[in-house]
Amino acid sequence: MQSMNLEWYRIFLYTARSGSLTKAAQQLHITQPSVSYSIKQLEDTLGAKLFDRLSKGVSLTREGQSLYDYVEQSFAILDAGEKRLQSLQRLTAGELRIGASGPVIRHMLLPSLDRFHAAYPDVRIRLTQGKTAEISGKLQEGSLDLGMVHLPLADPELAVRPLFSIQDCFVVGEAYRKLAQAGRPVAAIRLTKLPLLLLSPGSSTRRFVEGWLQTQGVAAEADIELGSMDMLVEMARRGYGAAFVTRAFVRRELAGGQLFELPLAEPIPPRMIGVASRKAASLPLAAERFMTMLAEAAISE
Amino acid sequence: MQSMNLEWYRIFLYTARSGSLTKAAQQLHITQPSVSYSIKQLEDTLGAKLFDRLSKGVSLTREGQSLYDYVEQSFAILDAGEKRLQSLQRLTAGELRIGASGPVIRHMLLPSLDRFHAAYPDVRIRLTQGKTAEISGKLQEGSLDLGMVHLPLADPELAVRPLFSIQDCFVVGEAYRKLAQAGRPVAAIRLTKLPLLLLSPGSSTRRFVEGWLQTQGVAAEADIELGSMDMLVEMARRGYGAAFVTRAFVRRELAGGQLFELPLAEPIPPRMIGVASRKAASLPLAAERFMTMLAEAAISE
DNA sequence: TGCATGATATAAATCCTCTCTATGGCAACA
DNA sequence: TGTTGCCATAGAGAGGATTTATATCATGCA
Repeated sequence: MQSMNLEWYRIFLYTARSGSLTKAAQQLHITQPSVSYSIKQLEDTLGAKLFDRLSKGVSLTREGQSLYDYVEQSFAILDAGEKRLQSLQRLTAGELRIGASGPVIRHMLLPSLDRFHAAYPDVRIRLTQGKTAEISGKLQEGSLDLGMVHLPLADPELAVRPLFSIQDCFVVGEAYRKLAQAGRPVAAIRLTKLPLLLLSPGSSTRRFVEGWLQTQGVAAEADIELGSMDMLVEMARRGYGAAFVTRAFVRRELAGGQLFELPLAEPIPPRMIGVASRKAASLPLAAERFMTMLAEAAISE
Repeated sequence: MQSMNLEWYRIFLYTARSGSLTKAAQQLHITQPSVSYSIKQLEDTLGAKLFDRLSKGVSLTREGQSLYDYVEQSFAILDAGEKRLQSLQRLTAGELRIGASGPVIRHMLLPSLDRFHAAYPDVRIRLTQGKTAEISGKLQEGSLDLGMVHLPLADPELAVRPLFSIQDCFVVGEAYRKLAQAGRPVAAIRLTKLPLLLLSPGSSTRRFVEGWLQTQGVAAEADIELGSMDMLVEMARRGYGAAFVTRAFVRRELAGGQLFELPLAEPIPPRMIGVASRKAASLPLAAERFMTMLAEAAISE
């Protein structure tokens, strides 16, 4: 008599509550002798008499009462744990920790995030803004579930799924309108004659444009460096030069005639935005579900 | 997949702690496939993936982590409960609730209680003084484990075990010395010529002496009524009359010549003191043990 | 008393679940 | 590419829990 079977405690609990082996058996959907047997096992294992057998049911001994207080608490906590788990499963609890860069948040994340939040309002959303490098760092250390990053991302610890294709371009304001609407494509070398408005060094967009210019045999030199695309656009509009931005980001301004895209002799290759997560850990259900939503949004685009 | 086996949680706990099925298996003295099987059962039953299987062991998923916090607490409480129970079993915890009347406490309870307390200093002793009627009431309502009472006790709910035999007597002080030492036994009728010092009405000793006097054809009439035997003895010593007391209670005074026992024509029948407990509930271990000690003391007397 | 009732205990057979052994698969590492 | 260290799977087997049937005991009632 030494190996413990925790099921005995459940039977003990039901028996103590109902004060009857027979009733406990009914509630547990087993037979009365089975309950009798289990209680006996438990008593023998613990070396203590837990119930007094009366003519009309059973009642806890003092020792049994002492044990009962603990067992009841213990099971209450276990039940709470299972409830909590079910909540997480049904997405009526939990959190979604996601990171992305500013422009990506506004143009690619928000639409899906709105849908997700509407569908699962009880899931807490933690949104972090940052550059691709920062995002991937937080993914690795496990403080983010998902991150939207610029591809390619060479990190063996992260799994990446491509989602959206984005197209970059150079835009200018009224001041350089003629250049944009001359009808002739602008060669890369001629771009350098213009003041260039670029994102600050360190961003993957900056690295991308520098790389592209280099393949065109041109050394990039930024005249104005800004941290956010919003600001770039604003400066371009005011005629400070040509800003390198995502086309989708300035769609309204292009349509409204406040900005003009420079036609290029050599097209800028499209870039991909993807969603990354840590390979090692499986995704929390909330993140899993959100990724599905993102993928749906990407397809329908 | 629906019936729950709580053993799975234990295995879950060990696995989560060690981060390895293999290590958990070693600690639990079972094989690795057995752990693998149990975890799978638990996951299927809960409908949630609890561990990520890595190349180097396993690690909790977010859901698993959430569950773990609860399971750990739950088991800690259960362990505490088992520890507490073992303490009660070893009498390194618990309490002994006992009741008796004043004289009984001093002369019959204390010697055994001293031994008990020396043997089990961690058992809290709750001692209640009261008349037999009060004691038996508290026994029935369950607020006492044991009660030392005067026999016979006619209560179907209480189990009684006779222990000590006591002998009552009438004692007088110096003032009535001649009566005590005249060599002639004193008849009951002559007792009433003396001032009688009796315990207050309501005590079983008072009932007993009244009953005895009545069998002798004498109407008892107390000249002095006091609540405690100590006081009776004191008054008798000062010559106020004849006090009805337990002989063992005045052994020292009789030996020292401060009190004198009246020889009676008709002997007072001995009374029995017993220990009573509720029939329905079994005794707590502490009470059980103490009763053994009481019985030993009674035999060796 | 004697009988019916309602509770737990016991016995023996059965069934099922868990455990084991053996083996496969997979990733990391040298 | 072989080796090592993990976990998963398959199949067989054992042992314990469950069931059915029955005993036992206390209680209440005629």
